[in-house]
Amino acid sequence: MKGYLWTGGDPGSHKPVAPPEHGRLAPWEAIAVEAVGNVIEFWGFKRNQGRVWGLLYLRGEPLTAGEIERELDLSKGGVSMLLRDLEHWGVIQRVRVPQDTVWRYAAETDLVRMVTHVVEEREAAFVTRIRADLSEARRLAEATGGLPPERLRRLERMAVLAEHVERALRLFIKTSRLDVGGVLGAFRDGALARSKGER
Amino acid sequence: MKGYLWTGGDPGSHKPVAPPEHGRLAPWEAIAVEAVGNVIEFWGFKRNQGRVWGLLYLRGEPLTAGEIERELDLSKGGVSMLLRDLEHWGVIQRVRVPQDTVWRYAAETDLVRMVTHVVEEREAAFVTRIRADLSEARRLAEATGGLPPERLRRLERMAVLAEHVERALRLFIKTSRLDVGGVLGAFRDGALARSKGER
DNA sequence: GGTGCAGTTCACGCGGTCTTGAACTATATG
DNA sequence: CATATAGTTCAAGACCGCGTGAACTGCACC
Repeated sequence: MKGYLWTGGDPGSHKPVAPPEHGRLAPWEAIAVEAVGNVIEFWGFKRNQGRVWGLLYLRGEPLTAGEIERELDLSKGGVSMLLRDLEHWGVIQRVRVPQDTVWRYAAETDLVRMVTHVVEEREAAFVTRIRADLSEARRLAEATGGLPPERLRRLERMAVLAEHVERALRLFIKTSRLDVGGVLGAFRDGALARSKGER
Repeated sequence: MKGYLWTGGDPGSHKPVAPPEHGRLAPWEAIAVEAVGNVIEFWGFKRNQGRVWGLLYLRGEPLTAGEIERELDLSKGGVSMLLRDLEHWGVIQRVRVPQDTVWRYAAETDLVRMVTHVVEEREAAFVTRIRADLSEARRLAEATGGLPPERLRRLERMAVLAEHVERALRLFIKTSRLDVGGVLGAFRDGALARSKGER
């Protein structure tokens, strides 16, 4: 997460900002792919994870690692790792086309799963940890004698605060999943399912 | 935002992980301060911004830049910049104690404001931009002749997706502000108000 | 077995961010 | 005015994550 804040703003610019030279991507594809990359980076992932997913999603039919490599101008190794991550999160699928020997990758329709999933991960790995830390601090503080009671109260408030932020976060995850999930549900049918079976 | 994800996990560890040598911070303070630092970093800010805010909040009474510098073991320049940021976001307040010449800084109670505020910023600076990009892509795509209609449909879905994530985000901001804000409302009264006036 | 290609792993280097520390400004004090 | 202390700014450097590219594995086909 970078300088998205107020710092050094120049909000009016937004040039179409020609995306870096893409292999043979159509301009509109390039823009869209880049947009996904930005969103994804914004959410705390690697931008290239987003770009790969975006490409796969736009194309509909499964691509090989080599194709991705060419289209997005990435290195072999890089693509391999990115695909591993995405597959691990369940946002792409590795498919073997019948008479063919290479692996192909297809986008799962719910990018949302990616976001929610990892937001959940982060939460699990983190919020609980924070809680532990705060209660530890509280334990220590209580053990220490002669502290002004207001200071303890401040600590407690802090813990309460943390819990409420956590609650809000959970809520967010839940709503975003339902909301967006519902919309996608209406979509997931056509081209993707077909393209998987064809060829 | 870093490696909070699954990668290289070792979820069971969580050693109390002695926070870096603090000036004269009580251990429990150190832990709490560090916790806030982590949360804040997690949300995409600088960890030290969180630590400073945490310290000020815990102490209740306004501190000078020098004290912060010592307690958190930061550089003069760094503290200056951190304080500027925090003040700019309205999460701390610069106060001048009557017979004294130096500035002191006190934590505003709503850390939430920090989060929501910047989440809003990010949204403004970003989501709108993404939307613009996607519709631009769509324009280009439509201008291009002879595209399979499903590919266009995918692009449209993408835009819809973006919009729904956006909606969920907005909702999140709103709820989190109400939720946590309400809780804080119940608190903002005692010690802080008092400590501001005293001395 | 050998050749070639798909795929994985990993040490290194680039690029970006954060912090430092020194130079500088501002403001009070003798 | 000289001196000291609070506060700001900024270039230089530390630091860290990411992607690269080369070495390696695995597998198919000859």
